[in-house]
Amino acid sequence: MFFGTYTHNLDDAGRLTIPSKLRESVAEHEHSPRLFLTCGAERCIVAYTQSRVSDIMAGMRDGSVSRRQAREFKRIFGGEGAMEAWDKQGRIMLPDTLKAYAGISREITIVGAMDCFEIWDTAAYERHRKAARASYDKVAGKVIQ
Amino acid sequence: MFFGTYTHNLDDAGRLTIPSKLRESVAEHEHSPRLFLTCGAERCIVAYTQSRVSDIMAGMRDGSVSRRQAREFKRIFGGEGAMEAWDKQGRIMLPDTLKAYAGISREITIVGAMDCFEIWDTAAYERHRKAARASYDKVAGKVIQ
DNA sequence: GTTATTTTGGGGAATTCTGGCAAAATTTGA
DNA sequence: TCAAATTTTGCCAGAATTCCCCAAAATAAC
Repeated sequence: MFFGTYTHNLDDAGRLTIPSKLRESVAEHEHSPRLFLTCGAERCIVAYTQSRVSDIMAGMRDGSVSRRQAREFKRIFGGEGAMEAWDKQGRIMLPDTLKAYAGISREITIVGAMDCFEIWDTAAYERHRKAARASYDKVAGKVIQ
Repeated sequence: MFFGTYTHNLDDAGRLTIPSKLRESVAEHEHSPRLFLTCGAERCIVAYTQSRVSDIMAGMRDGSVSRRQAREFKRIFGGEGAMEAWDKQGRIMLPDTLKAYAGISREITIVGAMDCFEIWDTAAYERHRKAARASYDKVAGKVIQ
């Protein structure tokens, strides 16, 4: 599980240090720790563990989407995505396409969201968060009895 | 189950000693005792056990909230949150974002609230309690036959 | 084949985090 | 009421993290 919000900077080569706590969370459950990065729903980059990706692929076969839809999904999910291992200093390269999609330049906010974590441009996340925070209590009321 | 009200102070590194009775309550049911801290409804920090968090996550899949709402919920719940184990002296770190949200500086009031406990700024809790006490009897009349 | 340019790896400083000792305070029991 | 046990807290030192910078290696361009 992934928790917490972290602000980091890209170095001048465009690398991002993954927060050590998130690396630990991945390493806890994965034999050879890797991250799958792809495009997220609200203009951010999502990072999944390998096993989460397997689950997503398996879940697609439950009949909720057509074969055609599944093919299209896999093209974007896989095509825009990248499976990356971090180096000895805990850094990964963010693919340029994903950086452009998420509007990332240098200042990054990393958000733990339970089953995945998200990589945002800091300014974009602050705007988003302000709006999302307003409706949080209402949703929380439904989810937490 | 969590009961009682306790007043503690943060140390200069921002750590809080969890009252020993509450630690016992967690340890009673959890194999490796940890607390999940996140933002509560009335400007306080809530602490849940791991198993309570699992239940909340599972409950989210019952269709009462949309996928979009679920994502936004996980961003705030997880992103503002932290899963912490206490150290040998029974202390945990309170994330800065949560301290700011709850208006916490140094003096803390910890309130056992059955399925969770809450961490308040002492002054804020005293104000809140005074107001909430007034409506207690009315609600209690409905709840307790 | 040589020169630019990009990619990869790592050293080391500043800062933050973590762990533990021991004093103070509180609770418990006699 | 007093002593013993437990809990809380202030303080300090060692460890870890991140980030900036530079060097080596690989790749591309001329």
